[in-house]
Amino acid sequence: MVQERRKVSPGRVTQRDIARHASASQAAVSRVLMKKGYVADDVKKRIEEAILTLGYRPDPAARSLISGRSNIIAIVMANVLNPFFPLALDALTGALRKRGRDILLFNAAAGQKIDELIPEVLRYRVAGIIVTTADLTSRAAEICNEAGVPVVMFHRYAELGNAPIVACDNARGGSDAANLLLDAGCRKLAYLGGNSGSSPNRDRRAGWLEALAARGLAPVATMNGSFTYDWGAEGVARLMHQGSDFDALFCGDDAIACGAIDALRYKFGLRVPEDVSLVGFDDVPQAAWEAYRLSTIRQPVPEMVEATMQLLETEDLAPTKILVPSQVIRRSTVRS
Amino acid sequence: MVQERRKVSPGRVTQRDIARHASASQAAVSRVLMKKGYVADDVKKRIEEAILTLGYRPDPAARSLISGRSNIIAIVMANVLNPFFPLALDALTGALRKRGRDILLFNAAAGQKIDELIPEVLRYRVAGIIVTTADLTSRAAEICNEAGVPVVMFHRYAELGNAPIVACDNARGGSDAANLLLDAGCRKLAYLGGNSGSSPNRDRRAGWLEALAARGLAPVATMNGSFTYDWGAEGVARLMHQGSDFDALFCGDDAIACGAIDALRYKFGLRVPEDVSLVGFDDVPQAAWEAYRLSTIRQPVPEMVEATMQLLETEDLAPTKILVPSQVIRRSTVRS
DNA sequence: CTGAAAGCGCTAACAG
DNA sequence: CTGTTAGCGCTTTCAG
Repeated sequence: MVQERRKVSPGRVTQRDIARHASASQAAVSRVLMKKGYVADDVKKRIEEAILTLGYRPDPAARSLISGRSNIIAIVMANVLNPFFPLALDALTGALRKRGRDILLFNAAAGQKIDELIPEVLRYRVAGIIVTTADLTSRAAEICNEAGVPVVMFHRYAELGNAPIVACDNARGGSDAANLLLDAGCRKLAYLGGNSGSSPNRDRRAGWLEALAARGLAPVATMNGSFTYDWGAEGVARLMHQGSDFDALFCGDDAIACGAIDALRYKFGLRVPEDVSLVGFDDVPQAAWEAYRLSTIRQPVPEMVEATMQLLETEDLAPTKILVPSQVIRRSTVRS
Repeated sequence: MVQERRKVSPGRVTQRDIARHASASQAAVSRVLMKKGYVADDVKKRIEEAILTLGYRPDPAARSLISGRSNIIAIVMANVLNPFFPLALDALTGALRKRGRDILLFNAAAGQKIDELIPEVLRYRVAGIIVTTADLTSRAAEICNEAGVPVVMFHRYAELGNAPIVACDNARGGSDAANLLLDAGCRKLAYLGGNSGSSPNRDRRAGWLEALAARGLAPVATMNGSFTYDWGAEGVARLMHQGSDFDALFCGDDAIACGAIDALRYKFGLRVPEDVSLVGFDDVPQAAWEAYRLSTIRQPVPEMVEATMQLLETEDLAPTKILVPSQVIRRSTVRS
């Protein structure tokens, strides 16, 4: 039997096809698909069978055209090359897929304002947006609000934005890092931070500073750079060249910590942790590598992702800030 | 002035809106947008102005519904956690964005057949698919063919698939690795591979074996595992426990190599490169870290991405195989 | 050159 | 319970 096919979308099975196959109306098909409205049991069964045998797949374009919503969640990011990113992306994509959502990925080019990306994203009538970079302005968040699209800031956030935030409790983590070092007997602590403007850097540093202050101590030095291995190495070099006297380093993240350790060991011949103790942040896979065995503060990625999913589901776009507790991971870079 | 808005898609600027604003027909608007068909210069100008002032953005859903094609390229992957992945993803997303493409990301769950993912992807009438996992069967490739959707296998590929392939010249890289080791005087070489079924593993191993044979040598041992740090460490342990006598290791990728180095050094007290020399593959950022200074074979990611873009543009879906030459990166894990 | 008109595949009223 | 009907925003004939 020759299958009739229309010019556009050849071989595509539509609701009309399955309606014909099941001797029902196309509207009925839509109803069973939507699980909405009434349809007789026998008709329903015929339709469901036809769907299976014909291999029907709903067309997301048509669907979102009429409903004004797609099944897509957009992920907007800019920090692909940081080792924390794959962890987050893997968890995020897994959770999203489990919920049947598809993912549109927007990797903001270096220096590109994410604000410019937002309208682009909105064109797709996405069901939600996950932003993992800081530079979302309140204006952009507002636009999403008006469009009724939930936005959640994941990991990083902008203070100005009124979008809900999910992050690890960086301040608490910073304070944990300080105490870990302090409890080990370190007294001359320095902070080797990442991008100065970013919320994780700010919060980690603040928490660390606070814990130091609580014990009546001031930092030997604090400096910001970027969340990279190279900066970790360079930061240590700067500290050394300016003659800072430190016996412990709290690093903005694990990449920085690895760079710092290597510089300490291979460039300056110092021992870790005997000469200087060191705590990182994130607990990326490399932190567990034998060459480092980095003591660090783990970001609770699964919990953060879970909270994000929750927020995305809720219609209520109230500006909340969910801080998931981090976890101290003791390895071998803090003297004992 | 009260803006009239329809119930669905509130605040959305449509072609009708801009047509009204420019006193033209909606069809004319479409024509200038499509750069297709005639439209008087003055009308055109009015329309273009209206587009700007009203901030019109085409609706991808409507567009792809009618045209049967979206502006989306799907990236299907499964290996997010391998350190090579961020490199590839960053380059891919950058190149795609530069060409104005949007990206739908499908992260195949562990063990999930990518074949099952393909129909899901096709629903979106994507303009192309980039597959970075091996398990695409020829059947799935065929389906894409029928749908007129170009597929390119990036990095990994299945022999059966008839989709064009872009990969680094892994065999040549493997042979380069062998020669690097051989030229340094190593004679007892072993291969510590990744996933046995994967094309990169097969080709790297084959090229390496061939280069050994060309010099009349046989490998001390070859074993496959997975492309992970942990396997690298475990592989070395196995080699040691089974009493293999080797003075050089060619590792399936850099992650394996790092694991191997650490096991060699910290578990077995051996020196790298004095006791055993070692070459990796990929040249991920970690390979350059001071703790490793890994000599490796760099995958030419930018060139691979460029070739992929090219293939995606061409309508011709002939099964080609583009092998981009790799590059030997000499660092400090091969004795001299 | 231009506007009117016909759908793309689907959801959601709306009358039977 | 059901089919018919009206679009969603857009591209593309097709007559003017």
